This record gives sequence, structure tokens and C-alpha cells, in this order.
Amino acid sequence: MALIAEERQGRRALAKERRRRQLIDATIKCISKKGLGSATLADVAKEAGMSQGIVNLHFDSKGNLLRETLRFLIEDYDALFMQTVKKSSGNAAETLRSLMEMDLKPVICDRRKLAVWFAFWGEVKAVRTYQKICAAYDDKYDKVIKELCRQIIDEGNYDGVDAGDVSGALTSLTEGFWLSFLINPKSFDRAAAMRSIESYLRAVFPKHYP
Amino acid sequence: MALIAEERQGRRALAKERRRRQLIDATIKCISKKGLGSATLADVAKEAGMSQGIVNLHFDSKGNLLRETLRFLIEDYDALFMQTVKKSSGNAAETLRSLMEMDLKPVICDRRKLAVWFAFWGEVKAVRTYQKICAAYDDKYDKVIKELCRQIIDEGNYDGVDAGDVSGALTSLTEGFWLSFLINPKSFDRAAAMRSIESYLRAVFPKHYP
DNA sequence: GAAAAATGAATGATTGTTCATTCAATTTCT
DNA sequence: AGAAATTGAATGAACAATCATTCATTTTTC
Repeated sequence: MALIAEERQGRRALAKERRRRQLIDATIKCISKKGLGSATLADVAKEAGMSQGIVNLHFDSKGNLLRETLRFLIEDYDALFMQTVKKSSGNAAETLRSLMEMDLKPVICDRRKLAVWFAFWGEVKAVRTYQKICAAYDDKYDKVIKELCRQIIDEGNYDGVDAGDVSGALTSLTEGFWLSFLINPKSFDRAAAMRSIESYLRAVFPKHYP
Repeated sequence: MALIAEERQGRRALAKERRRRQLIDATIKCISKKGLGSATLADVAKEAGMSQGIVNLHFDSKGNLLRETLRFLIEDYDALFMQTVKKSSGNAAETLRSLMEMDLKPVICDRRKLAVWFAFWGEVKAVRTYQKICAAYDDKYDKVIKELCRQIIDEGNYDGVDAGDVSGALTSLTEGFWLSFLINPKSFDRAAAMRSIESYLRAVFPKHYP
């Protein structure tokens, strides 16, 4: 179906999709540079090298542009997450470690992108749409990680370890590291962060992470 | 020094300080309600039940009001942090746990306040002043917690445990929980978060947290 | 009654949105 | 196939709304 639709698309439709993507890229740059509140449509258009009214032409309104930008960020993350799960299928312990490593990779743990994530998170309580989008995906990832923990606990017969507690700790760990990196990039150390995560995994699941 | 300054203050000066405080409170409410970008000075004045030009009278500019609001939030947190350290002096392990518990107390882990924290964090990369303020305090807390970890490691002769790694992980944990609470308040469970933290402490310092 | 505080209407700058117009691509017609 | 007609993308000037800031005036405090 997607193929048929794409075949139908002439140069025009493809160009349109490209334009939207270029504008979203420009939006990300502008937000990371000036903040969500101060990034204007003129800034975005200039950053993209296009004209004043271009955003309203392609997105109708600023609100739409911002929502689509958030959606793009999430889908970008989601694709990497799913790909990571798929690649390392089979071994739960290995999958879990891969996912933790993924969150610290430069593609994700990039200050420019993180600034935009936090900008949206900062409006989550004020803008219901943002919250819904974020909450839905957070739930999804939490379920996957919890299930991996469950499997590991089952395999290792770990006593007194709750899958939910561990998965909660793991996701919080990475999100907290992101904040540290955003606020204090100089003192942040990717390797140290990964060590922290591994030391935690080793402590909780000693048989799986020797 | 603070006392002398306050004694010097007549009713007027006190009222002025009270006004500033009321305006900061109103600002916090407005930011949590509308977001940092959409909260206007008219909103703040209305929330405080005062007149249009009141913010410029007391803070000169909107930028100043926002900076002072961030400073207020931090000093508020700082006071509690220092008080917690002071109270539970003596035992490093106990102090550390108290600090972790503190971060999950309703006074701190309050969605309205957290929304404002994240709003500022979302602009950290764009507004240098915010970054400097946040980074300075983050450093301060990191040092305290790292020192506590060092003591615990020393007491317990823990091998292969790095104080910096553990303190980094602990602060990341709480900050990550704050984000979870902000995004998904329904599925967030204070007790579960505390269990996660304790499970981490138990895993890393088994002799101190049995 | 003088000084300070507070008000709220007015101001000017910023910014999202609209729209008439231009230009290029695609389709239709011969 | 090539000319004419149509469509839709893109522009940027103009518009309208919003909002921080100012200030003349009123109210309160000492």
C-alpha cells in the first residue's frame, strides 16, 4: 500500500515530503539554539533557507509544526529502539544491555537533540498533546524493558527482585544521565555512565552480567 | 547579616519582599499551567491579583522575573538539601538514604514544581544564565553525594566500586523518576521508586543496606 | 504633605497568519 | 510532439493580534 502510494507520488509529492522534513530539521535546530518559546517561524524559515510563509503552507500552524517535530523525534527514537530489539533477539540479557548502550550512543545522547526533548518535556504539563504522545511511548518502552527483566529474573531464579522496580530504575537512569549531559556536558562522561549502568546490572543480575 | 538587613527593613521593605515572593509564586503557577513560553506578564499579574505593570515595577523585566524564579526554586531545594544533610549527620549511609528519600517527598516531587524545573531545563542550552545556575548547584550536590559514597566505600572496603559512578547513578535515578512522574503521573508510584533506589543501594553497598 | 507603591491605559515591537502574485511543473488539446 | 491551459508550490509584503514595557495618574504609607 505504501509502495503504491509512493509510486503514485510524482516529483511534486516527494518534494513536498522533503520540504516538510527540512522544516522539521530546521525547527530542531532553532529550538536547540533559542529554546521552544523563543523560536519563531521566521527563524525556522531562515534556518531552512526558505520564505516567511513557508511553515503555514506546509503545516498550517506553528502548533502543528511543533507537534510534528515532537512526533518526528519520537519516531526517530522508536525506529532505533525497535531495530535494537530486533537485532539482538534471543538473549534477554544481551538485548537489555544493547538497549542501555543505545541510549548513550551519540545519535541519541546528542546535546542538540536532548535540548529539544527537554523543551517538549518542559511543556508536557501545559500541552496535553505532548503528554499523550510522550506517555504512550514511555509506556511502550517500559513494557519491553520490564518483560526483558522478567525473563532474566526467571532464567536466573533471582529472589526478591521485582521486574518493575528494575526496569523503572534502568529507564530513570538513562533519562537522568541525559539531564546531566544537557546541564553539565563538560563533567559528563559517557563511559562512566555506561559503567554505572553495568555496575547496576551486575549487582542486580550477577549471574547474567559477570 | 541577614538579620541586620531585616531589622533595617521597615514595613515597606518587608511588603516589597512579600510582593516579590507573591509574584514568583504566581509565576510558578503560570509556568506550570501554560508553559514557560506562553506564560505572559499579564497572566502572572492576574494570578497574583495585581495590576498589569506590577512585574516591571518589582523586577524591571520579564527576563529578571524568570531568573529570580529559577533562583527561588533552587534556593528552596538547596535549603531542604542542606537541612537534610545537617539533621542526619554522622552516619554516611543514613544520610545518603535520607537525601534519596527527600527527592521523592511530595514537597519536591510535586508535579507543579517539576513542570517548572523541566521548563527551565528545556532552555538550559539556549539561555546561558540558566545553565550556569543549574550547573553550579548540580556540582555542589554531586560533590556532597560523592563524598558520602566515598565514605561508605571506605567503611565497607567495597572493591571495584567508584564513588563518582555511584553518585552519578543516584542523582540520575531521582532525576529520571521526576521525569516519569511528570509525564506519566498515573503510573508513577512513589513507593516503587523508593524501592528501586533501595534495590540499587543494596546492590552496590550490600553491607550498608541489608 | 511628601515619598513610595500601585494602577491600568497607551505604546511600540514582535510575531503568527493571510493573501495576491510569481514561477515551475504537469496535463490537456490539437 | 508541441503549444496552451491548469495546477500547485513558493514567495514576501501586509495584516492583525499579542505582549512586554512605559508612564501619567491615583492610592497608600510614613
